Amino acid sequence: MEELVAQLREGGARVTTARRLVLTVLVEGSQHPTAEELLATVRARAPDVHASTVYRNLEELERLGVVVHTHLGHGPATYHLASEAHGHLVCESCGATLEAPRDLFEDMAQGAKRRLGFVLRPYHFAVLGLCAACAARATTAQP
Amino acid sequence: MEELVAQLREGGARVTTARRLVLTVLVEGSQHPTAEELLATVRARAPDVHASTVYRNLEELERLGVVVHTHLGHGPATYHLASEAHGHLVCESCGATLEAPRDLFEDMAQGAKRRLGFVLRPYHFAVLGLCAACAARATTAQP
DNA sequence: TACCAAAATGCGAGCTGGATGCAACAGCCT
DNA sequence: AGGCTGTTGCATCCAGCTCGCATTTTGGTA
Repeated sequence: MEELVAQLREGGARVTTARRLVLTVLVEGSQHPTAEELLATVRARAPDVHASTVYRNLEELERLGVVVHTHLGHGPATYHLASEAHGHLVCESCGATLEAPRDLFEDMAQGAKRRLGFVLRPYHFAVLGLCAACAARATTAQP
Repeated sequence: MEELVAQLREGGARVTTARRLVLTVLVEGSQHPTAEELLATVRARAPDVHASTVYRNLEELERLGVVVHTHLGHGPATYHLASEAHGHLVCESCGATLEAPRDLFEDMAQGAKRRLGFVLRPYHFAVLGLCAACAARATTAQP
C-alpha cells in the first residue's frame, strides 16, 4: 500500500481521500471488481464520493501504471492492481472466470513475435471459451 | 449468398429485404464493419431501414450461426460472416488490426484443454499488443 | 502556519452503443 | 387470397461511462 502511494507521488499525482480509498479497496477487496462495485465499497466508508471521481481516479491510476482494467465479457470493465495483472479465461456458457496460468500465453506470444513481429499483451481482454463442465455438457448433450 | 439464405430458411427465419441487405453488405463489404457502418451501407440502398432493425437482424443472424461479432477494442463491435471467423491482433498504440493466422491460437488452445479442460473459442475478443512498427518505436524510444 | 497555484472533487448534463415495447406491416404456408 | 406469425419502424429507454464547470483540497513555499 505504501508503495502504491509512493508511485502516485512519483507520478506527480496528489494523494486524496478518494484516491487512497480506491487503492485500499483494490488491495483488500475481491479479485475483479467493476467500477460500480468499487464505488459502492468506497461509499461504504465515504458516502460522498461521486461516481465520476472513481472513474477519473481509475483512469489516472491506470495512466500511472498502478492499476489495469480488463474486459471479461459484455458487461462493465473490471479493475485490478497492475502488479497482479494476469490473463483470464471466461466461460461463454456459465460465465465462470479462471485466471490463466502465467505461461499459457507464452507460446502464442512467441509465435506472434517471431512470425508477425507483434508483441502480445494478452491481459486486456479475456479469452472466451467453454469451461470443463460446460464443454462436457455440450458434447454429451448432442450426440 | 444462396447458402446463407438457405440457412435462414432452415432456421425458421423469414427472408426480408432488410435481412437480405445486411447479408449482402457482409458478403460484399469491407472486412470488419461495425453495426453503424453496416447500417449506413444498407441505407444507401434502402433508406428507410431503421437502426434497431439492423441490430435485431445481427442478433438473429448470430443466433442462427450465420454471422459472428468481435470486439476489437473499446469501440463498437464488428461483424462478419461466421464462415470467415478468425482471431484478431490489435495494436494498442496505432490501432492496426491484423488477422491472426489460423494456427496461432492452437498451441494455447491445446494447453488450456489439457491443463484446465477449458475449450478456447478465441475469436470473440481481439488480443491486444503492439504491432511490429510500434514495438520497434517503443524500444528505441527509451534506452 | 498561512498562502497560493495546480490538481482533484461534486454535481449535473451529455454521450455512445445498443435494447425494448408496441402498433402496423409483410413473408410464407395453404 | 387469407391468415398466422415473424419482422419492421418508431420512440423511448438503458448501461456505462465522459465532460464542463464552479468549488474545495493538496502540497510546495514564504
